[in-house]
Amino acid sequence: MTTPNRLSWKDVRDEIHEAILSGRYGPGDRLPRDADIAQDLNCARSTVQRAMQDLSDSGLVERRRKGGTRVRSEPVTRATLDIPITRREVEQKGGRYGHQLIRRSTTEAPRSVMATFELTEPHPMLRVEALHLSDGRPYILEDRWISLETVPEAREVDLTTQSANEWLVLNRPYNRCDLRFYAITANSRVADLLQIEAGAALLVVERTTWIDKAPITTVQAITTPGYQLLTRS
Amino acid sequence: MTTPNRLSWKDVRDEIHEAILSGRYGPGDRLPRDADIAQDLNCARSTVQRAMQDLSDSGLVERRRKGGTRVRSEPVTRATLDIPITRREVEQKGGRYGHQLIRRSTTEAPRSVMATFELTEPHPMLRVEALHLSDGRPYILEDRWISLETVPEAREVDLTTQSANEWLVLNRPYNRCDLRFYAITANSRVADLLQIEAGAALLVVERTTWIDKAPITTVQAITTPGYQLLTRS
DNA sequence: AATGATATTATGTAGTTACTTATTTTGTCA
DNA sequence: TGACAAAATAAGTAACTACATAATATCATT
Repeated sequence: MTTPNRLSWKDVRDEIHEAILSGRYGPGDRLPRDADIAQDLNCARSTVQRAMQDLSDSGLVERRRKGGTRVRSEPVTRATLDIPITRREVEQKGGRYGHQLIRRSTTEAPRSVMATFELTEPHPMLRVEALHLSDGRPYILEDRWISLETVPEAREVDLTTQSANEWLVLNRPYNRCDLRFYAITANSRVADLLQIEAGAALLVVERTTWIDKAPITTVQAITTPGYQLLTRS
Repeated sequence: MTTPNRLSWKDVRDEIHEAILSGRYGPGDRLPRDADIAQDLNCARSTVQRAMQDLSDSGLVERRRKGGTRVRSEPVTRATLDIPITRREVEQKGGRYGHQLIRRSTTEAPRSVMATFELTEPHPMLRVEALHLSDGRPYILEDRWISLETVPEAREVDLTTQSANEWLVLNRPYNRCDLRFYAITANSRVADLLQIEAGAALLVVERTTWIDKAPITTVQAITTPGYQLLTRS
């Protein structure tokens, strides 16, 4: 036999997807119960369940116990982004990676940082400004705050040989990560450091990580002109 | 009994996650096989499998048949973004939604659009420029190209009552979606339409969708100053 | 020593059963 | 009629089994 006549969960998923796309089920409509679909397609409920899981993950349907499965009435575009460590990103683009520590200081978290971490108490932090380089040219400027309460050993780390980005990712895995993207205009200091003209539009990737409830780090990565962030193919 | 002493796959996942975080397994290390972990934790292999699936999805480990499971040596930050239809986004922020058709024309796809769609042949397209409004003020400016080969009925749709964004999402589901984010400087035309000063830094969200191999639409959504894109909580 | 067939191994997938849990529906009592 | 308890329902989770598949290792053959 050339084709296995057992249905894979992907077949089932595509079948259901197709049924939704074709309009057989419209936004807000309730789909048959898993068990019925299984019977219709002549497969096990677990297979339907796996398919539905995927459709639910990708935002096409919503499932609730007892409520059943329904097509999302307000569809969303759901996308997954992979953000590698900067060294890797540069190397993957064929560049020679380098980095440069600009400033390093110990202070209390300012209000803005306390706000991103949802902190109410004062919190000791290490602030690190560094430049990532590709082939010797500025690539990303990062302004980072590291919680010295959660990561006390950060005081002792030599951030000239290894970037804080890399050290943290390898040594301080996180539980929760918030990202935000926005555009800023390069002020004279940023323009100076990135060796561009002031006034350029720059994409900023802000990342904040926690382990359980404890803040680890928040970083504002200011990219250079022309930088684009792509979704995972 | 207050606690069920059966392990859920989430327990198993957290257990393994913890083992990796604690350094018991470092980047690149191979984990024991599912069956062994199952025996260790006294649960079924399927439970371990479910846990591993999740860890693999979130980018912490890599799994290969026969090769086993290993901790990713080059960790990535993996994030999921939800991009709702613009009307919904405005309404959810408490604004009153409106939209305005600026221009609508039929032409061949220019080179840049052919490139995003990975097309080699000339392709008839509908170009739609529209403004999304929140409380009557400009919110997002979209410059959209719709494939008339894949979506011929787009010719007939009244895009003044319903935005192309909404019409397409509801009527033309897609299979594949590429997103890219970058920053631009507002030129005088964009500034004019968005009622801002020229030179402002703006976040652009570019989205291209296909059904199977057939192009549906590509849109450049130019946001207003201060716009931020957040990951899904 | 190179090559190619074969066995081994670890994950991937499907089926079945059993039980859990969240939610709605129904029914009873005040 | 309204409030609350009980039943019913549909998805969620777990266990166990069986087989598929991909990658690797082994071994025989030339």
